[in-house]
Amino acid sequence: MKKVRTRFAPSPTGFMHLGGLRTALYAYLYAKHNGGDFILRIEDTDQQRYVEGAVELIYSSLKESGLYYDEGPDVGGDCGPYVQSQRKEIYAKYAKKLIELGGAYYCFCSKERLESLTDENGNRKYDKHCLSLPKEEVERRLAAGEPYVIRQNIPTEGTSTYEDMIYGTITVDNSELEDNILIKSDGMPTYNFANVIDDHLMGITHVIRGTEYLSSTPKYNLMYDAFGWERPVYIHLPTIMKDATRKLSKRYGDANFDDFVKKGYLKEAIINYVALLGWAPKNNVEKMTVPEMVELFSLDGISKSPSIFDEVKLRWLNGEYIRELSDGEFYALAKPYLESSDINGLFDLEKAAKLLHGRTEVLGEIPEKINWLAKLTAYDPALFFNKKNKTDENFAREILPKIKKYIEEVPAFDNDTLYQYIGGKCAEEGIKAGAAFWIMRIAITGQAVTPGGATEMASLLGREETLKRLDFSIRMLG
RNA sequence: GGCCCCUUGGUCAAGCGGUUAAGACAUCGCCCUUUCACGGCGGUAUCAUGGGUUCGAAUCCCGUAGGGGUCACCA
Repeated sequence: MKKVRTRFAPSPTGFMHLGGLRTALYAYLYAKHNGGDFILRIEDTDQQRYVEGAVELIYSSLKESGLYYDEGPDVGGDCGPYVQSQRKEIYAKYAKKLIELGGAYYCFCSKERLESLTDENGNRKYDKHCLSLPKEEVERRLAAGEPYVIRQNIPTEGTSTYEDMIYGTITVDNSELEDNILIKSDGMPTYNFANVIDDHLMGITHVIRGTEYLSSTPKYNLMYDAFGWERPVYIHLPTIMKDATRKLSKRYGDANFDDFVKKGYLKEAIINYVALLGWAPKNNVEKMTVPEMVELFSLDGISKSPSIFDEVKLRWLNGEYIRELSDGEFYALAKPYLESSDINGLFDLEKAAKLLHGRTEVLGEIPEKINWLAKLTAYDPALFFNKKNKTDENFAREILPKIKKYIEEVPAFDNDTLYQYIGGKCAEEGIKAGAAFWIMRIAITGQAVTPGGATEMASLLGREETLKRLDFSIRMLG
């Protein structure tokens, strides 16, 4: 049995899109599950679309996601170069060979002539005009340095069929296929040609890519056949959607790996969530590491229909990963966000992180979760009302001076001491502890929802600030 | 428009001719609780549609509708 080799072949046109990341993931998982190799190839034959820095971003995104490739531009390998722009001569050589085999031909048609072929629907199909050029004329025009392209010669009749591992048998009429350009006038190959040559030369056994290639694959097979090469196994993947009718794409907002990292999603959570879009493991477990996915991956868990990207579920999964962290790990990750919040310089950030740990789903939301804590301003006294603890504004007015006294007296200001001390005092005086804590929490925060209980908030604020806020609330209630 | 493909709750999805049609997110309710969250328990909600085939169809076939992809010197 031949060793499985898969590849991820992105164009360096910008950020790492989540759709691309998933394609890379599945290619990686398939290879590794079968003990094979995963290869990275950069498809940069369109210099117009090339974006500076995009290649480095591809390297880093892949590695940060845990997708380590066995061969690639920056890691080497026996089938290089792994960058298409460096393989120009190779394509030229095979293009010439394909012409000799009758699978391709030179074309000198002008842009104007091509445009004149457009039909009423705005579609156009090349009419094989240059296929019938006499050999001598071709030679002469080539020698004269006339610009040319090389086109694939596709039969006008019959059908082409292949088996896709996900979609089953795909059959297309050859008449639906166009004589696409294989080599552009600048000498660079198009995807249509380069992917076939490279996949063969690099020994790719399983081609894993998006469904946009489902119906053009027969064209590639025609080339494999013409060269006498073995066709690879095809695995086409459904699209990831933004909603029922729109594809998840740059046009519709941040669908890039980097954007989500910046928003405060953990890399593990992103890759985990993306894996679940279009694939379900046999055991139905949802939270998985990449090595666990390698173990569980199988093609029959891949669905045929597009799936909608749901950030709400990503949030949940991210929360799961965050809760799994130790307080120390969480603090390290949360620190930059805490430092950019309004409490920076006012309170102990590590203490704040501890409170936030179990209540944070996305790191980027940390500032908005605690900014209000920086300063206590007038709030609605109705917040003192709590049905269960039977508290209200009047009760607050009555009990707040007592709480203030406890705060002044308490021997230490850590959460445990505060909790024990105030709880004990309440018991002595016959006050329900829950009620006292509710009042105290509102009085020192002015918020209905806080990232911790009364004593937790107090210990974060410190004695001095707690007393100041208690005074503020007492004054406010009059 | 031609061609190719797809269609199970709001979303991700199990299912592979006989199931009370899993599970997860979301949502709702209850419990726990010094708030919120976490956690626990429970509820609502799905086979696009019309015909077949079959003793029996979410599962197989055909049509219809809806959706996606593709028709470049982009990949």
